[in-house]
Amino acid sequence: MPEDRYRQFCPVAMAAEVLSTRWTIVLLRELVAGSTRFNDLRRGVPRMSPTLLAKRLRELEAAGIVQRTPVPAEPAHLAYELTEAGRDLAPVVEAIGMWGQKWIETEASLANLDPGLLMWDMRRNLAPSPMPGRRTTVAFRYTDQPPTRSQWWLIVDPGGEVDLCSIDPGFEVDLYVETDLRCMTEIWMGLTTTGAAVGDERLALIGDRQLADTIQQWLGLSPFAVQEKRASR
Amino acid sequence: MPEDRYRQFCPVAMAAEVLSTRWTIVLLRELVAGSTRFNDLRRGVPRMSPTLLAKRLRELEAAGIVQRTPVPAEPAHLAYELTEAGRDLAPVVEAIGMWGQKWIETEASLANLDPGLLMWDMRRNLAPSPMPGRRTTVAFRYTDQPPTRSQWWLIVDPGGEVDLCSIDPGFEVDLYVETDLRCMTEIWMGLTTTGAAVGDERLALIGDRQLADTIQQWLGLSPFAVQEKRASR
DNA sequence: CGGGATCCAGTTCGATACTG
DNA sequence: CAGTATCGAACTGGATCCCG
Repeated sequence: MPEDRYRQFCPVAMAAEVLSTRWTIVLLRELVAGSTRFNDLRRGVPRMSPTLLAKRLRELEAAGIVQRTPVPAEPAHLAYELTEAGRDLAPVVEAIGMWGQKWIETEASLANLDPGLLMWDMRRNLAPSPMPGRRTTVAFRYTDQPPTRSQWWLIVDPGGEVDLCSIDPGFEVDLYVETDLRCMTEIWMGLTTTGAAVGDERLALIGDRQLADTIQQWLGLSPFAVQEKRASR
Repeated sequence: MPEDRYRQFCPVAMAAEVLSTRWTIVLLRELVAGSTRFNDLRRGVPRMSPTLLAKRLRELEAAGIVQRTPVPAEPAHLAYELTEAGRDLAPVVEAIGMWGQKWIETEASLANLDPGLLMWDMRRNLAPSPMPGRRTTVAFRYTDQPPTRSQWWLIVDPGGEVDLCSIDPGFEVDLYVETDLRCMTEIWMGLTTTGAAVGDERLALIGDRQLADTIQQWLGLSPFAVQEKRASR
């Protein structure tokens, strides 16, 4: 730990010593969003090396932001949970995200498309009311992606839990969503809507009519989609 | 410039690429507080090398957060001003500072005392109503500091402008403030008050009675002093 | 004094491989 | 699943110098 890099008593500087190391803010976003397991966190920060992730988690623990607790069901496995101080960082993460949504140029963001990350994010907010008594399966196909990254399944069980698969779970599919990755990402970020995308024939919905017609309701968007963009396109 | 270190379309990650490099948040605090000149910025981030400051300013300019404009009075000199996007970062800096004030342990902050930085911060918010028709001079003496860092003068001219000197300007002093650096810093951060410090004989006020009696009014505090501390002492 | 540029040494990070 | 180990590349800080 660098300890006192800034050596300023100012609260901004003291906080920044913990928060503004590489990856820390992105990791916090994942923790604030609710991930607690090491490998769940990795899915949210796939380009961060596991070494650095482990190191950052230790630093956040030392700073009183994260506590590691044993998982009740599976001993010898750990969960990383935010402390009260950690949960109090939600306004910081939100302020940064809102600024980013408002001022980062669209093209710069869309240069970083990633289907795994998009699906992992969508999994969190997605909530189609499941068919009575059984699960609902929505299959996504990204027409512009290589085979291993093009097909994804989101499975909502009757209890409302959402699972993400990148290999066919074999369940009957209630709705197929076909589009390109950029279009789906634009929808998720609130830059366009499913209706507009269907109208432009960039998005096709095949299957259960009820599900298709209500998609804009049950397909959760990014928490920052509500912030209007100001940056130039 | 590292360009895309995170490669995530998420607005938090895109914003963090600009904001969470070393020194950037602390520098932004100084810009948000109003400093615009290179050497004024240096006084707010004295431990940052001029090389790195120049580099960060170029990066912030490229990110659309800062614009460099010629100083009207002195051509060939530059001012670094926040753009609209830059001013919009004020809530981010404020959220970080509020979190720091609430959760950083007092002793950790007070391990980073710095009289120059404290005086530079105090200069911004200080506003004793000047004596009619002439300037007001307040002299600070830190009894625990080495000679070159122990004496400071704040001079408020009739127009309300505040100047900071570390060498005797030779003006008649209206009020002497004598204390140790830790005590003055605690007052500035809202951890104690001038009244309590005078009562404990940690702070002495010598000179104009009116100025001494109203010090808690005209001595501005840190913008984060309003946030109650929760961290353990 | 304002506004940097250069050079060098020390850290930190990223990529990849590997383990209990 | 939950991490370590390793090594080169990139970043950072400090000192020094420069120029108008």
